[in-house]
Amino acid sequence: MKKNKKSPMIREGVLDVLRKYLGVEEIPLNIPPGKEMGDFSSAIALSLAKERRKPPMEIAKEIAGYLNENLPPFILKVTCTPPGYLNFKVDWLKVAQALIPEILKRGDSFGKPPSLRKEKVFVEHTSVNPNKAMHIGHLRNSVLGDTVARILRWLGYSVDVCNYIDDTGIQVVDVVSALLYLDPPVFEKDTLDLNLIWGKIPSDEPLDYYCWDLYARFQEEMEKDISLSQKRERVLHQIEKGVPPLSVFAKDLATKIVHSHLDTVAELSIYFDLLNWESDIIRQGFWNATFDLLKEKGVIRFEEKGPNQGCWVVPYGGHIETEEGVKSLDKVLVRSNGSITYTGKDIAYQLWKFGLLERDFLYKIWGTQANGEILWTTSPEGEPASKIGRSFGKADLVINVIDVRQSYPQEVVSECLGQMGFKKQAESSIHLAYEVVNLSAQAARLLGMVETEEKKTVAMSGRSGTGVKAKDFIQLVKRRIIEKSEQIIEEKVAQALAASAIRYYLLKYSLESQIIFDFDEALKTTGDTGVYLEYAYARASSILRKAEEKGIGFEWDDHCLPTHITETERELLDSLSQFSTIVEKVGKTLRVSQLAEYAFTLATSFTNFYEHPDPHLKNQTLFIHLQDPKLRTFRLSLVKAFKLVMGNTLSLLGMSRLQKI
RNA sequence: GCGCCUGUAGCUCAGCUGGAUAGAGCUACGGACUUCUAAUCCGUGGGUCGGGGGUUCGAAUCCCUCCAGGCGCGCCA
Repeated sequence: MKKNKKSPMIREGVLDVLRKYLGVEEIPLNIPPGKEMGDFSSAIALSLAKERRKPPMEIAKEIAGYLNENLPPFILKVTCTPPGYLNFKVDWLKVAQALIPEILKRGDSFGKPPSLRKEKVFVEHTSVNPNKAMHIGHLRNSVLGDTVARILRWLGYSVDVCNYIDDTGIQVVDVVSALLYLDPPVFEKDTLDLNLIWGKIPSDEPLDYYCWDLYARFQEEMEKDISLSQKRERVLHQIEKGVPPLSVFAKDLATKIVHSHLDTVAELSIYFDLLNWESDIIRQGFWNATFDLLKEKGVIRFEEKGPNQGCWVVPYGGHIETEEGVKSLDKVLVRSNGSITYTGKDIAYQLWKFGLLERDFLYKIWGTQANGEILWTTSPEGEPASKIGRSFGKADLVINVIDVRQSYPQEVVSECLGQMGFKKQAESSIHLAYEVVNLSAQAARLLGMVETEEKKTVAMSGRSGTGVKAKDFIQLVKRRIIEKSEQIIEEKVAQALAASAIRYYLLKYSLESQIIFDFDEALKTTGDTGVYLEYAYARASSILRKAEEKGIGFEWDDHCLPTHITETERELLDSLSQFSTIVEKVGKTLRVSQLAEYAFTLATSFTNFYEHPDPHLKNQTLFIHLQDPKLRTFRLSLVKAFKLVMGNTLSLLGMSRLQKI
């Protein structure tokens, strides 16, 4: 029998044998009601009973008979129970014998696929309008995108992470207009020194915070004073056409705010490869090329009459009658005034991501990030990709992390690609849609919002300035962590714990679950939280540190295997053995909450093992105090194995590996 | 009106492709720190899985229907 070189995967081995024997692809596994029955089970015989026209028990016995003759790796025996379940008893000693040394040997790369993949993945996330501070809803996007990117990199894909900067949209125009026209000195002629305008910004308040209020205030002022929206219109045109000094001013403002956004997400260890500026999409002629292509392929048509008269549209669903009158389901790409809609630009941009446009951005270095990696940005003053020795786009798979409200336009983008003949790329356009973060009634009240009826939740809105700012939240969590700590902890540790707590909080919900942000819930430091994960890791580190201090060496060899594996040891081994399968699965489904869940399960199984290494004994003797050197070596090795796998899991979730808390 | 999503313990949520007795955390109550981290662990309490029908040997999971909530369906952004 050839020794299994890959990391021990108990269930996979069984599935392999079963699949071959039965010729069935999908074989679900379950957990039997009692541990004495087996470690896991399958109801496959019950499912097969009908088509094979045999009683399930008979089939089960047959399968069990075969399996017991041809035992899959790590399986001790296979039994069946009525009405036809197959129960698998795992040989945990064998698992320990194979798994522990494997983990210890491979360390950081345990469970990682051995070879790189050819496919290139383009992940876009964050993409916050550069006109105000980020709020916690934006953070959900960043954390999801960052975690997906980490997982895909781990799995061997080449991943480019990009942050799209919408610098020409109305939102930036609003803030620019507010700065120009709200409080004196007011911008009148093109000759006005813009330094006077910059001078209005208080030095003691961060720019993104100042703009947060200013933006909201501008919305109010516009309602009162109609002339403001006319002024805004003029600003918009100047910026769109790239007329200085306003276009330069707007770009400066956006650039400064982008810096604060990047600082904000860096607090959660989120970094990018490229900043993509919308202004560059237009400037480099992406749209013109796309427009020609769309016309050539007959994907869009010019409307001579009807509600969309004078527009270029994607015929998508014809017209419908609603209570509000006749509506067109067609998507407008070019307005009757000749301007391009978001979706239009998105199509051009999506084509570029796949390398389907004959055009490219110009690039230059933005700076070096805290993780040591260079961040690139598109720029009119940049150089072509060939000159910088790095290429972007040309992806095989594109993942756009955008909240669920954008599902319809995202669908249009992918549909257009398909209709243009890019079927494969249309299928490889993934909209990673997640539900929004809303404020609980309690949170809204704490933020001083006037109670509008008895609403259960309140949506965050930049427009009205309601929301919890990301940086405030991070500070709040940090302070809470310091408060809750029994001993004095370092600033750095508190920061790392806060980041882990927040990432975990935003990650553990399934994508289609709205997060109802509640301060009590979000500031928890006990139970199912990021802090728990870090604590388990730090605890394992401490044990190993202590062992080293006391000069207790432990070198793994097969002789230190105990005669039997305790219940908590078994649970831990089981969790450890599932690591790579989980990561692989999440890489496919992109349901990152399942990795978060795994992290918690793994941490729990370790904590249980730590508290009761031998649950049947009345008094637990812990690790370094064990008299039996063999058992001591075995358990310390298990602690080390946990530390390594937990460390890998934390890294994938973008969390620090704290050696000490 | 049409489409998508959600409804599971007092609260916040898991539950993958249908499988045996539906799980966590928080909260409440009761325990465990002179020993490598008690931000931990153990125990107790708590659920007609929104309602109803159907498919199936078997349904929280699939289908239909109703109810409740969220979102989308702009030449807005």
